[in-house]
Amino acid sequence: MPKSHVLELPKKPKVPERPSIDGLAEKWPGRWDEAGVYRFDEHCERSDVFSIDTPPPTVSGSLHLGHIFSYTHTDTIARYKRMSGYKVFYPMGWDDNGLPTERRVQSYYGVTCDPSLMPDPNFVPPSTPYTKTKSISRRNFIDLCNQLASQDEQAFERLWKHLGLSVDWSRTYATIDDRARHISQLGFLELLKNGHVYSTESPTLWDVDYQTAVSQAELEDRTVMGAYHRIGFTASSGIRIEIDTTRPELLPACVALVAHPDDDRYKHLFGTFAITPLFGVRVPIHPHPLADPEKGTGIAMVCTFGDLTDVTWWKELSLPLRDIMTRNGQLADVQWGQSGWECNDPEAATRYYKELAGLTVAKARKKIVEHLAQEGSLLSDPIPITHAVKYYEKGDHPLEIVSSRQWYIHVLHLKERLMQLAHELLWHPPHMVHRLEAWIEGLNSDWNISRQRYFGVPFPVWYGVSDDSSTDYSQIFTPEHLPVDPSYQVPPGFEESQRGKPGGFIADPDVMDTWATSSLTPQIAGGYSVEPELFSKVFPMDLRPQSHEIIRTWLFSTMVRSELSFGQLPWKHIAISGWVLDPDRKKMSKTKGNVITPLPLLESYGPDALRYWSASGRPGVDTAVDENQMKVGRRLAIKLLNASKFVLDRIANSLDSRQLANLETLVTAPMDISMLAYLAECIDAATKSLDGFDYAKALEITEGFFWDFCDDYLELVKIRSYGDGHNEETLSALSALGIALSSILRLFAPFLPFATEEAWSWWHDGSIHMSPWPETSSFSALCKNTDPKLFKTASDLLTMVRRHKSNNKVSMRAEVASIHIFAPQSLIDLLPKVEDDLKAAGNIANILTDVADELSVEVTLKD
RNA sequence: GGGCGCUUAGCUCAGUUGGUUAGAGCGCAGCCUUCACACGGCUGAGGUCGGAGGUUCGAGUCCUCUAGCGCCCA
Repeated sequence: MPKSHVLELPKKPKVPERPSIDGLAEKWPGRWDEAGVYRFDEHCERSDVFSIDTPPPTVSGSLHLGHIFSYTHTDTIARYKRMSGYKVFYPMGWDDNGLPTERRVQSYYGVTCDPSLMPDPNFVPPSTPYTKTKSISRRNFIDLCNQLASQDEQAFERLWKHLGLSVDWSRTYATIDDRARHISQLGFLELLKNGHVYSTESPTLWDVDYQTAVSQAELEDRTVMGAYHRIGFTASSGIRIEIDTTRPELLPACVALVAHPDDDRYKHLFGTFAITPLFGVRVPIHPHPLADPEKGTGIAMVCTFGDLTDVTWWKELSLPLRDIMTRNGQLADVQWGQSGWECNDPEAATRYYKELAGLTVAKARKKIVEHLAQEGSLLSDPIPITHAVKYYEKGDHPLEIVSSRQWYIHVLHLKERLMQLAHELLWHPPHMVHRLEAWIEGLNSDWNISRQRYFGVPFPVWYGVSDDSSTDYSQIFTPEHLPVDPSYQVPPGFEESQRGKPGGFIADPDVMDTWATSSLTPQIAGGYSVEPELFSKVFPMDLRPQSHEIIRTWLFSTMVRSELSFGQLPWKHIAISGWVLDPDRKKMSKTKGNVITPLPLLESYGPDALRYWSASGRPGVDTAVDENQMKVGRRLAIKLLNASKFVLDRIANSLDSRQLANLETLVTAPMDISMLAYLAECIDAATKSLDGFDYAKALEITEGFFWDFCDDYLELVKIRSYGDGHNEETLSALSALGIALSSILRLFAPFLPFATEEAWSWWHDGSIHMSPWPETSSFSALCKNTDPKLFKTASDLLTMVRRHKSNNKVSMRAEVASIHIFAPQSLIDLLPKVEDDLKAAGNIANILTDVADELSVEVTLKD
């Protein structure tokens, strides 16, 4: 535990005539900045640090309420830890690297990137988008990405500051900036050096629109319409073999047939051959356990490649490759009869195929079905089915599988270790670990980190060029200085003139998967390799907050990188936030048009109100937008100012600075002590909740106390507090009020940073956010000999009197001639200690008592 | 199909290791313009805890089955 702050002594309160929460959002952020309230001070021990690895938001998307929600959760914890004495390391990053920014630049300016163009040094982006898409060089394109991202980042920063996030803005980073590229490239080179990455030419999931490889983590299954086409093959014995396929257009890429090893229908065919229709290719028939006897006719054609099962069959059965899919999703031109494209009748095959080459998948399918029907090999009308098809999560067309050279990080052999690490992490809430378990269990491929895009971190490598001008991937050159862009820079010992020439070099044309960079946020934020001193203070991070849908991507990939680089977890705690749902509890999405933007809500309710709503969403629980809750939050913030005003006005009138510095010694009345005992309970409970990252419960506890404090305690001691500073009873009340207010403001500070800072400033010079978290030791001694039931009893009695007045439709100030209390002896014994306050609060002249089993009160109003 | 979570007042949610008449806020109704607060306050009426069965002296709280919703993964 770090050493706590010292509580600043209060000064003589100065309270505005009419406190208001309006304007606080404009007033405080600048002052916090100037005073450096949230600045991380690295001159300390590691044990004094609480470091937070916040996943940087994607800035090209629009701001939405989900940002407010989840980042507020983190902020409450950061503020609590700061007040507890920790040096809080809480930087913010922007995830501008990658495809979303590219897409935004393309539509914002009407440009597209053509890496074959030379950079135009005089290029100026248009003020309105080009009506006809303009091709620009990679360098110019990247410049635009950087410019636009930077604009978006400023908008985000304004929103965060408006919301009052206690981020150290001096440490902001972006996943595409020099530092991130440096660390990302260094990370790759270290993996290369240690044998954790490999590059290979292999079948890869490919998005034909974005023209890039896609990794397992970016996949999603979509249920779509398809159709089984029954096609007749001819076995070597001459009999017909019927197969069902949803991808008839891949028939020219058919390289085998497979059936389940135990399938009696096909057992006799294993080891023999079949001839494909139209193209006359002789393909082997193999047994394989992945062939599903229940699916279609039970025998499947293997094509290179229709889906991932094809890839498995191709690898395990050592089948040849017939690659017909181009990277833009059209059927490639092939030479029937040539090596690799052997067939019975090249002329016929060529005739059929000629009409398919250059067509998209959908058109080719239609065309080949026509051919099959004409030729008599289509054995029935297509049978419509719905089935799951793999899509890139951002894509519009089913993924194809093409063969290409890609870099992979070895992860499959890490499964067991990762599972162990998953359980070492402290999850809040704990059940979220299952998401990660399921993902690790289901891992079926190494992590492909190559992306055929532009706005990303380039692979920091060049390859040798052989004498025949082909690329020699076994010859890898690495840079001396980082970051590097190998497309514009040359490897050590080479000159630009040698680029692409035999004996020279050629750059890896790809950029890394964005996850390959964003999986390094602890290293980037903490300054791995560039600020070693800082890194040693903050890594591994104490807390990783994030939402549940990125457990399999962000959380997972960050764990992998930390394990590969440091052999340990990147964080200690993981706190999961739920989603924000629309008021009808539906997931918000742009397509549904139910996205709620935060700015108008921030304007009308104020940041404290939005934070209040956010903080009442429990950890990990999806929460519906609820403007009522925001109104409640706004009311709470106002109430806080008003209650503060009451207490501080009284104190300002009656206490001198010496008394103000020694409030604890002035509390003598049993009622006041009882209230403080109740406060102590709440402080302990709220502290315990926050230690378990349950900000929502801490808020609820604090709020409960505050309402009891206002409704009952304040009313009970109000009259007594009007006395002067020479009266012991008055001093006791004022002191207890002061102690309670100081605690209440600090308990609320993580949730309502604006209202609490405002009220705090009326009687303190320093920021409440640098003041110590309330602890009970200063007044626990006082509370030792009190009956905690005292305050509760007085509250209950006061409620009963109010009820009577309410039922009789008279004012709460209406005079009461007498009340007659029937109660157990134990309760009656307490009465003398609360009698005077009760009389004053209820405007009661006389109190009579009698012993009874059950508590009841007879109230007699004065006529 | 597998996994996880949820199902408690009209609405949004709390209910700790099973223990006395099930809690809060909002909404609603009634009342009160009291010198912190009308961007207010007080008071009150509303649930038997998705359904069925079981364990137990006792279950919203544990077990089994079941229905519905949501998410994740196939």
